[in-house]
Amino acid sequence: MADRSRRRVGIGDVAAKAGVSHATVSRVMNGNTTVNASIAQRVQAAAAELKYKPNPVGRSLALGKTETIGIVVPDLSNPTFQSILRDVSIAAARDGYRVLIADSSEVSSEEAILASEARRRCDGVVLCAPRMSQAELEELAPTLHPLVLINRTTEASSTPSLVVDYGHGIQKLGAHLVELGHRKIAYLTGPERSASNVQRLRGLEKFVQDYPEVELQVIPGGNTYDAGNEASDAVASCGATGILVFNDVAAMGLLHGLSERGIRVPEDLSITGYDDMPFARYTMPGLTTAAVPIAQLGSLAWRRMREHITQSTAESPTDHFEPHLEIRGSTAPPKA
Amino acid sequence: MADRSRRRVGIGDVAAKAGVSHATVSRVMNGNTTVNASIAQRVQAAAAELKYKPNPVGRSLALGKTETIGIVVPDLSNPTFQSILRDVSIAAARDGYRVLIADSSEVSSEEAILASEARRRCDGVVLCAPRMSQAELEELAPTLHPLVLINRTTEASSTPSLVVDYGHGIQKLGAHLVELGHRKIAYLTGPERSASNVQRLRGLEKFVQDYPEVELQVIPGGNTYDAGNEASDAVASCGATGILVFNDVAAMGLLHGLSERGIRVPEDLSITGYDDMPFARYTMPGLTTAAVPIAQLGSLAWRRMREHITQSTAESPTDHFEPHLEIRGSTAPPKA
DNA sequence: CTGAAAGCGCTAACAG
DNA sequence: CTGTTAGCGCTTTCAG
Repeated sequence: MADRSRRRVGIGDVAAKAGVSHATVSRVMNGNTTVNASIAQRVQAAAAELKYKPNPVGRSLALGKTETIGIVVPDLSNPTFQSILRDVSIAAARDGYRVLIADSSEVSSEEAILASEARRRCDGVVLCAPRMSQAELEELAPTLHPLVLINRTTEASSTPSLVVDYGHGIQKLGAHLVELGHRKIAYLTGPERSASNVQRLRGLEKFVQDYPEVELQVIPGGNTYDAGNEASDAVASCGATGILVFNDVAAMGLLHGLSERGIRVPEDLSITGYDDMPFARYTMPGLTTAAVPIAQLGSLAWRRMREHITQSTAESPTDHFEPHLEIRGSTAPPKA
Repeated sequence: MADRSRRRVGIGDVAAKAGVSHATVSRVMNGNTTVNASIAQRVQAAAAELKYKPNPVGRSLALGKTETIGIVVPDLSNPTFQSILRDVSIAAARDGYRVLIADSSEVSSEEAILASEARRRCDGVVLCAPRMSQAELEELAPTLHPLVLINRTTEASSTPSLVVDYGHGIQKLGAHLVELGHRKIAYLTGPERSASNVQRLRGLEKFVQDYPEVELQVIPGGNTYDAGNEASDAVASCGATGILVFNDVAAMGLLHGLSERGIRVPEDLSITGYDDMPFARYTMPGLTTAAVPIAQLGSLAWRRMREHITQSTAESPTDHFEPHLEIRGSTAPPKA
């Protein structure tokens, strides 16, 4: 029943056609040079004619490797993870590896399951900013090897980690405001329990130590446009001249809200964002922000993964990524 | 050498521990009810104790299926494809399937290779807006079965397709401007050779037939913020009162450029975008645009794929997706 | 240098 | 109901 074209050609078919054994075909397909040139050619010809390609599943079973890595992210609609996924994917592709994705939809209890599942069908897994507790992570990590962690670290030093230094980035933004002459500064927070919000707060503690002349206040906010927008009144009345906002999206909401209230940026108030999203440069005014070098992050994640796949003796450093300032129109000296 | 913990537990280990054969363990793991309850329990216990999970590669080889689908996209940094990827991925995950990604980096000659490669390790592939010629597509499609096409169709009707009706969307935007009272309208084009630009132009042909009173002109543009921005002068001096822009990003660039020239939107000029990107609602003013129902697209793509994986007799309809108007502040009646 | 045979880990007929 | 056996498609010793 039309199964003719459906049956896929296997190594046996080309072996038969070339009049050699399975083994020889296998050797030729793998570039084993110990095969007699004329035989090799005959095999190549047969393979080409039958359009034979080795079945990856059979290969994987025999070799014990799949040339595939898994990547589990908390939310594929988050631009940061999209970007990491993309960069890991193209870096891996350059080495002939494919990427299997798993989205935990921000439910932390799914992470371990997805990661383990992924690990069984892949040669390694990249765990992106897992939400699980440190204890769970410590327990899970060894079972996932080779594993590359992004934005988390483990005690057991066998796992390479790539972490973005969010705290340092916000210190730089604060310092930028100070240099412009600001002394009264406010931080509009992100989600309270968010790890990256906590890192920013830690960075700010350091910041006020470095600049004792600064008066810093903290205003509750969020990570959404609406959260920024709704904080407009609180921000407008807080007395600060420079506002560090959790991220670009919230900063845009704030920008919008301030503009509706007739407060001019940067003349009346300086605003900074965080992340340098694609549209941060296109707000009016353009948003001063801290850019995370995500492209490097993805390709380095793959590099670390490859090191651990190929040589299990590989080093397991923690790589730090330093956000850098992107100064645009939303910051200026305070009104005299 | 430390291989102790590395050796993964196989079906044999649990068979030994439970004092039964491989086959019985397999039956239990697959929920085969013909197994004696007490034996089944013994096996479950042994499996649990050893933390045994069936090896997916072995399973795949035996069953001839991988519970994985491939998706090949032209560019993973394009928000549209990110969104499709995400939605396909979560829909597939609900049925226990995983997604393997391949990014052709917009080089059309890679598409066939990546798709074929993906098809060999997966149970099916979703080909997203392939850039290859129609002839190539017609030749490739049958070899990829089960295949789901997005934004392309094939003659051979065995391939399910999902296409977004870009032409119809721009007709709706045009009609909206006409209803507001605009008669002189301009279309700021996208990339000249882009298929979706061509579809918009076709839609506009129909549009001017439907509204003979409209004077439509076409201005060369692009799909980037800068392209929109650079078209500001051409747009300002073209005499039209309503501008249909290729997409939201270019529309934002145009918005910015017009604002710098003191041209007010929508008082002096009405502007529409296309795509309804996340930030389209947050420009000042909010951008009237056409929204493509992408979430439905991704999950329907998976549904079609599943139908073809499970029953090869499945229907292969072409599903059409109709963009809908998202009316915001950037459009208004023209100046009297 | 090549072929025969064993096995990767699992499922599924087929007997018992 | 359970165990034995034969593969799935490939790689890789091991003889020859």
